[in-house]
Amino acid sequence: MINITLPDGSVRQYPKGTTSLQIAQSISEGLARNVLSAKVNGEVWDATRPINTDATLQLLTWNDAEGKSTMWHSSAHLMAEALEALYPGAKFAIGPPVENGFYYDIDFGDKTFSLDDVEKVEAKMLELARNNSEYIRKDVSKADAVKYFTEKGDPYKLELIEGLQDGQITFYTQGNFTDLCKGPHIPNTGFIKAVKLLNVAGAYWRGDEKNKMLTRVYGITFPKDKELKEYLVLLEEAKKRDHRKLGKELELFTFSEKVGMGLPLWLPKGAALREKLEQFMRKAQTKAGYLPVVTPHIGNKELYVTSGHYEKYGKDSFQPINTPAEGEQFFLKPMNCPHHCEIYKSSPRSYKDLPIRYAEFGTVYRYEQHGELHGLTRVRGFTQDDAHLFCRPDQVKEEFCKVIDLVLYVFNALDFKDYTAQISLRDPENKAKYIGSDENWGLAEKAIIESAAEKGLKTVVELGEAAFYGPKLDFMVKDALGRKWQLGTIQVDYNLPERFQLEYTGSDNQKHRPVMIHRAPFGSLERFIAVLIEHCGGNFPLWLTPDQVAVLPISEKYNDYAQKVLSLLNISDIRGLVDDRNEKIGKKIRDNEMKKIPFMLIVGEKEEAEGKVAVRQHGKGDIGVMAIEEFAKHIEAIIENDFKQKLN
RNA sequence: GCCGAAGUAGCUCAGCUGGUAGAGCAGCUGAUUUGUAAUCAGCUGGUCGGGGGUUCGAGUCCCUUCUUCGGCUCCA
Repeated sequence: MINITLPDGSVRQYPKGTTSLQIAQSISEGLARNVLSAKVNGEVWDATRPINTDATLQLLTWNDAEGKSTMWHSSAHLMAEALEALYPGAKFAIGPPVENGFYYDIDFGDKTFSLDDVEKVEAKMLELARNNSEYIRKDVSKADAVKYFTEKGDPYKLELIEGLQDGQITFYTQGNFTDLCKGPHIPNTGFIKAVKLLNVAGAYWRGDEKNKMLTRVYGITFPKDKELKEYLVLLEEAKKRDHRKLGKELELFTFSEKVGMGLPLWLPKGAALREKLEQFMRKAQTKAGYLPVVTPHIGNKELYVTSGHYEKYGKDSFQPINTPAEGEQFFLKPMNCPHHCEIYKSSPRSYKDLPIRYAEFGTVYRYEQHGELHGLTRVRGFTQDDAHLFCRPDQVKEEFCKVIDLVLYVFNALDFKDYTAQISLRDPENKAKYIGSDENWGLAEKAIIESAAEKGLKTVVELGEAAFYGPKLDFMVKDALGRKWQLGTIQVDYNLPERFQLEYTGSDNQKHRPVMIHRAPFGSLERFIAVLIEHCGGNFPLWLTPDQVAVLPISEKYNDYAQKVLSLLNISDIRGLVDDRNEKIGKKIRDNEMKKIPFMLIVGEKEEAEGKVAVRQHGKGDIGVMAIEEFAKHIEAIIENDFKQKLN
């Protein structure tokens, strides 16, 4: 007998070789019907795999992330089975579960596979699923594994097997499909009741662009048709929050082929929003001791040779601008730091001056690959809320922690709760990609890890994600469709001060090298606003929104009064517009409601006579009549309260 | 840059197997002077992304190019 410890701490005894599924059955039939896999001693196993030792057991269902993951992994196999049946000769690479569903990378040979083809694959998958085929696990020797896939003619699987150790290779078979796989899988295909193949894309084999491009088919499955429908509705909702769509609808920004791809044009309302964010940041930075500086949009080639950017990105950036007479070369600035280094150098510095914090909303230009451009999140010209802190080595940690505070202040103010703090370190396998000494990298990485720990941030570590001159602490946020974007970033840099020969005179009257911290809480205004739009679905916080109120006269007779109302509100720093179109009030309400303007003030005969406004709140409707001043106070109170709540 | 898809009026979209463009909204003009999510009528507006080709004839078929979308690679 073996002892099985369940999550509630209870211990049950079963014969050796009992499966998780049988244990589930011994608890309840209903539970057994829903078990997808099980966590045995912390490892996710097939529910049908015999347990031979004492173990802790957690049964996994659709309600567990790992249960879903098992289901989706099995779904990838099912899709492969369907594809193999429909496209004989297709070769399979890898097919893992992902956050929302699964994919399989497939080599279709000469055939092209597009989204038009997915319907019949979905149908085939459902047909195969109804067979309730069991997923059967089998240990295979390396030689047998190689033999199987050699006969099948699948070079990708053979390459994968090469990297595996004999004795650790397993196959899974369901129906007519056998795959190299370590599992685990759901008991049988019958759990898969609803299938949707979402998109088809290219993906390089093993993620290397030198390799062949395979066809990646993304899909998702559900145990109930209803859940699929709900998911599709959710996707539709997310698409409505897409910043590219809302940016157009709310007249925030646009692009023009003539100006150039990836170069956003800010419309008045978008520019107003941007300006508010800039003001907010300027205020916060002034309080934190930053000094504003301004630098030009181009810089001499020598500047970037010194900084190392030329060597690293020279060929892959916008090509130089040549002067007509002197033959000098200038680059569009890809970063502000070299310019700021030169500002630091403009005057001798004493240890008493440090830290010096130079801040600039600096617009930079980077040549991004054509296929990578994406709305406002990936552009070729953007403005960073950049700053560079020059400090003594003993000040690094304190300054870094203060910057973390600032980033969190900004995120809180804008209700960005769902972020990941990512410590981006260099790839230890590929140090040639980076500049600077091991010693300096060590110091910088240590400073980041310690500061993040000191601030109690929950962090994930990503190797190979560092900047070429130093490690980073990045704040990652997801967009409406779940794509991750880097917003805020803080970087410790020992290298640029060396390259630029930055110095300060210490209390010992000797020259010392300062340490630089690069930081941008928003990251880029463009990307930040993109994510902000998607987070609030275009319903911006009252303090930020381009138009806070729309004054709607009942008829043209009250246009003058409406103007007067707006002027009075303007005095209290409330911004908005008068909708004096010759339309009925219902139409005006509808239109302004769709423009997501937070407050509508309806004014007619009664209001004019009493000097009041009838207030209608976006999404809520009529909230009553107020005096103009009362309404102004109401708005101010909301804004103040909002900040108080979020920033304590 | 790579794989796949798409590009028709300012916006959202229709246009079957090739027969010389259509709707709603927006805009303009007029009527109406309106009380909480679309007042009515009329009008304007498109070298169907650009270029080339096949054809008597191309929005529709072919080639090429640009841009956009979904991914991959990259991302200071």
